[in-house]
Amino acid sequence: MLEELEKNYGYLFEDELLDEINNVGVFKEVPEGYKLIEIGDYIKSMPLLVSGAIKILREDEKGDELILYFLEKGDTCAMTLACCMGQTKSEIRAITETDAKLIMIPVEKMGEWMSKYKSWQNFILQSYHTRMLELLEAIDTLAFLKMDGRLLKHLRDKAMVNHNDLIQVTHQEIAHDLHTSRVVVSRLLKTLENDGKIKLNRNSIKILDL
DNA sequence: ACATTAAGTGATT
DNA sequence: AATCACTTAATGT
Repeated sequence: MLEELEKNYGYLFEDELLDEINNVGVFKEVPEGYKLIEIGDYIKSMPLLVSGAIKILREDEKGDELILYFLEKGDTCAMTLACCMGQTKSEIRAITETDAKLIMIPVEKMGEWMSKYKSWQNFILQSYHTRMLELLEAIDTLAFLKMDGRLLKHLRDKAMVNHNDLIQVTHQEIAHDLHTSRVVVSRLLKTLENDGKIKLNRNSIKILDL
């Protein structure tokens, strides 16, 4: 675990902190599609993402889902931060988008490290900030972009977190993530294909020009 | 060969 | 942009 730590966080944290994380953290490897956090959960440890990607979803009363944003390596979940300190329930659901490696840090260490390590404090504040920006972006996307724009952004994001411009997904799944119907997704994808921006296949989409 | 699932399409609201 | 109803195409058994 130490190697993984140093590779991904070595430049961020001082050696003593890396040591502590190594001692107290629990390494966890999870497959794609694994539900890390469910809405209403109390969070008992905060995850540091080492590799892979996680998608963060919001859900309404009727159980309809909507993607907020993706997390990548080096990120941590802002919701977790708030939950750990305030002992409140999670407002979001987190599902691994790809296979992922995580280091779980017990909640108690959060506050302790905040005052003890400057780099940790910076990391947490920095995380909060970038998460905030992502949220704003998500709001912009919802408020100002039509479905075609949202779809395009989603494809881009998805290609990015997977480090692959061949996205393995069905129209149905995209529709679910964006909270729309499959027919709409199919139609919009079709027009994108006609514009030469993507190539459609069964169960996958190839990004050509974004 | 048949059933199942994914994707395409016209019409309607 | 959503929904319906239907078609076509790909894939699994």
